[in-house]
Amino acid sequence: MTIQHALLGLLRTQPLSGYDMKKAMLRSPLFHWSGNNNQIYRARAELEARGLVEARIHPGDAGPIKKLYTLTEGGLAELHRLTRSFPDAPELRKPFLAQLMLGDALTQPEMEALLEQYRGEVYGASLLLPGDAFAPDVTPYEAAIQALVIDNLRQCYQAELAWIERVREEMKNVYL
Amino acid sequence: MTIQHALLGLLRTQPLSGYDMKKAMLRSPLFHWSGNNNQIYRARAELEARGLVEARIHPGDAGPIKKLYTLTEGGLAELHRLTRSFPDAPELRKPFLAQLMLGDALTQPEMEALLEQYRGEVYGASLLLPGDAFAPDVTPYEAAIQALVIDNLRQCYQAELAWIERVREEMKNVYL
DNA sequence: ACCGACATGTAAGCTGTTACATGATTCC
DNA sequence: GGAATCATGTAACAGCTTACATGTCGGT
Repeated sequence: MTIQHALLGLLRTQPLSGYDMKKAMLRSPLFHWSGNNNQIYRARAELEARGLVEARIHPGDAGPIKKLYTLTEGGLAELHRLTRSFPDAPELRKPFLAQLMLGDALTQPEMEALLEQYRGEVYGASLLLPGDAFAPDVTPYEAAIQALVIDNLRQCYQAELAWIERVREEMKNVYL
Repeated sequence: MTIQHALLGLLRTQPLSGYDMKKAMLRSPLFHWSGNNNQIYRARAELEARGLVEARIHPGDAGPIKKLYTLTEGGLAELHRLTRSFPDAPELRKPFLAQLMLGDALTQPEMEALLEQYRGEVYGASLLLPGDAFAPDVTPYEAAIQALVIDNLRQCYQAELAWIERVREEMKNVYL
């Protein structure tokens, strides 16, 4: 899954401008890319050079000059191929685990404070997930996939919050 | 959590050579860094420049020339500070979710094949986790932390495998 | 008139990866 | 003698981030 793959995927359902792609990257928890201009514009340029996307300029419309990109035949074929390509393993980056594991021993109040801060971080992240029916006019297939994907992420955050409670409980025994 | 933070943490309990650090990075699921030389040697050099670690060369011993690094007073203080610093939110990179969500519609056999491949990837990753008591001579505090951290990761993989089964079930209804 | 959102792009620098280069020791 | 592991380092490149630079449009 490269950023180019992600951009092709975004263009599958509707044409987008570079700015739209940037917003989608920033909003969606599905993408780990920062959504900064440089990266998106370079990836977009390369897709264009490979003939996978095409720009249609809309100068006549009200609003600033805007380039709307659409998939070409080649782009659709490439997306088809990528959709069926070998799936990447999930990558779980949990720096807090390393922080606990590699650090020196915390006192009970210090541990309490850290856990509470972490709970806040995780809870905050969970709130950024889109609610259930976030796209109305989709096929049953797409609706099912969307529900399952959101569910996957929601469960991850739920499990993390439950783990924090478990740490609180377990550490009580350690601190006497 | 930077790579420098991680290296300080690794040196808390025992002195290590650069090669040891590299192996630790490669083995442990706690670190998302690749463990390549360039990165570790640069980070190590900077820690040395900041006076947080010290090298003691062991040329007399049998074996190739080896630099063993230890934490200085400053290094210990920095680790103490980092251990209590604001925890980073977990970062969940699950490219497979994007692959499903952004791709075109899969037939049932295609979906089956992808899920089976993904299950293999996830299961493989789960096998790399260390078993329970992987460090014998530790304090009750350290033992508790280690158990909780491993448990966190194990649960993540377990939940992912359960989710895959759920996708299989749910998609049955979609495919009729 | 100003501010925030929309919109496109570039420059500089930092981080990370792959590959290269060298050499010692241990085991077969 | 050859291969695997231990051990340290460098070079070239790819990827990512922060900041800069420019301009439009709509609302207050």
